[in-house]
This record gives sequence, structure tokens and C-alpha cells, in this order.
Amino acid sequence: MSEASAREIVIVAGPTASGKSALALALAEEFAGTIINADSQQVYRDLAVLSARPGDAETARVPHRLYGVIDAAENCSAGRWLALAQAEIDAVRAAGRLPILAGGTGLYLEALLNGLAELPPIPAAAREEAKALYAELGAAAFRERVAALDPVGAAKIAASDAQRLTRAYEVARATGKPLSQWQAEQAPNRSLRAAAIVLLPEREGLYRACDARVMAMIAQGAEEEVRTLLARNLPAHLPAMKAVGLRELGAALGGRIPRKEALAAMQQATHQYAKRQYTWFRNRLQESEILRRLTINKQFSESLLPEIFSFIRHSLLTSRR
RNA sequence: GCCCAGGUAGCUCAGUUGGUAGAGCAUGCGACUGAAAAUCGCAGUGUCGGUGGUUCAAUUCCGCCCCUGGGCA
Repeated sequence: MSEASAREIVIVAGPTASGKSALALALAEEFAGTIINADSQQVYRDLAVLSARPGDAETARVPHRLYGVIDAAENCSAGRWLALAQAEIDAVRAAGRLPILAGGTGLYLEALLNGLAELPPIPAAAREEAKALYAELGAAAFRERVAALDPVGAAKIAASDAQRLTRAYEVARATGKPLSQWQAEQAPNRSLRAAAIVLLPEREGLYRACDARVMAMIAQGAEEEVRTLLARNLPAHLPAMKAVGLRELGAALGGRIPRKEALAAMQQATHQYAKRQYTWFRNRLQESEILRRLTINKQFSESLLPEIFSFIRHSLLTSRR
């Protein structure tokens, strides 16, 4: 495949509250772009405030895709998002605009760049079976059972990591082929060419921004949003039910803990989440044949735009305004 | 003022029949292939309230003092 035919995209990544959305907006206005969500929680309709989804003011200025498009009763996944995102990238390019992927879910961006194993759909019953067996056998014995089905995969998973262990089990059982083998057979995505801006602000300032964001969410009606979502009585295992702040605010609304304590716990959980993202983006999304990367160790601000615009112009083949 | 219970890691606490101590959480670092705002791994830290005594050795036993909580006056 020639480089000229590769699909060019821009990626805006970084931990929560680092300024990704504002940067994506500025890029979209400069380069006639459309912003495509790469965040696992912003896809859910029910989580407008809690996921800090762009609001009307932003979506009026620039087209936004894949925000609030899935009901909380359903579950998104890396695979489902990838299919949606690829379709959006094609549509945006067909419309002559630049796709700008913005979001904090490292796995999704990694899947977009490196591809994902092409697995057939795994029936829900396989996961139920895996979970039940894990509960019955306990961690160590279950891990041995997984090792019998997928020795290569099991060797890389800790016995305490129930989630990955049950995943390996369900895939091997449902497809008759070990997950590690599916993964080994996948091919990387060579049809993209990406320029990534990664925001990694100094930690203390980032945490202060996280704290301020939590308070802003409260001011925007986070508690009402939580009350409404909890009233649906959805199963706790759904991804949307794992949003940071949902459990904390829910506990306060239910009178189980003082509100002040809930806010502090939510801020702490936000720090921990930001830290995990920080680790991912510091060590992943590295430069490659298809990826140019610009790391910025600051909170986003307009004064950074000239440097960023220049980076984009030099990284992408197609000349843009 | 008297009585009782406490004072050990950033927090909540365990423990040492006397040989300078540990869990959980927090924090830091890391991993990460369809739950990823998920899930998991590793690591550090302490004048063991102060002071005097007994002892080869005291965070541990004894005295006094300080602080906190509760009770009685």
C-alpha cells in the first residue's frame, strides 16, 4: 500500500482533565476536522455530565461523532467501538474532512492503530459459564483449567486477575481456539497514518484540575444524572455502571455516606483513573511507521496551538489549510 | 480532680510471652488485545507519644509527664 492512499487521522490523547476536548476543538476549527470520540464512557447516552461529554456549545461549533450513542443498558467494547470508529473515519474522510480522534481510552486507540484479533462473536453464555466456574473452583484451580485450554495465554495472566482469566476461558471454549492464538494471527493496521498529540501535564496540576472538574460536574447536575441512571436498576456489571463517581454519588444519595465524603472519594477515584491513563499514554502509542507523536508536558492552553498546528502540518502528507 | 480505655506507616488498626514491627486503604511505579473510567502486579515509608528506671538489650516491663476519647465528680 502506498503512503499516499493511507487514511490520515489526528489523535488527541491524555489523562482526564488534561484539556483534550478543548484541543480537539481548536484542531477541528483549524483543519476542517470532525471530532470522533475515543472514550469508553462518553459513548453512553446516560453519562453526559459524569463522563464530561462535550456539550451543545461545542457540538454546535464542530461536528462530533460517537458521543452519547449507546444506551447504558448495552455494553460497548473495544471491538464494537473499533467498528463504529472505522466507519466514522471513512465517512468523515469521504466528506472531505479530517478525522480527529479524541479520548482517554488507551485500549481503543491502540486497537485502532494496531488492530484487534478478528474473533467471532462470543455468546454471553460462555462468559456466564466462565464466571460460574471461576467462583466454583477458586483462582488457582481455575487458572489451571485455563492453562489446559490456552497455556501460552495463561502463563501471562496472574491467578488473581479474574477478568482476563475468564476472558481467556470464554474465548477458548466458544471458539475452540486459544485467545493467544487469535491474537498472534492478527495483522496490524497499515492503512492509517496518524499524528498524535499526547497531553501529559505535571501531576500536581493535573490532580487540581481533576478536583475542579468533579466540583464542576456537581454544579452541572451530576447527582441528578446519577439518580436517574440508578433508577433504571441496571445490572452492576455493565460498563456504564462503572463510571467514576457513580458509586460514590450513589452512596451519598442513598444516605450511606456523607455527601462531603462522597465528593472526596470521587476526587480520589478520578486521580487514580488519571494515573492509570498517564501510565498508558506515557508508555504506549509510541512512534511507528504509521504514527508520529508529539508529547506535551503541560495542561492544554491556546498558547500551545502554533507548535501543535505546525506538528500536524509536518506530520500529515496531505496539505491542509 | 478521680477512674477507665487509648496514643505504632499519610489514615484505620494488628503485633512483639523483651532481641528496633505488619495488614488493609492511601501514595508511587508498572502491566494491559472485545468489561479498559475495567482488571491486575510490584515498591517505599515508621525517632512504635515524651522522659526516667530495670535489663546485655525496652516499641514491649515499671514510674512520672503530655495528648485524645469516655465515665464519675
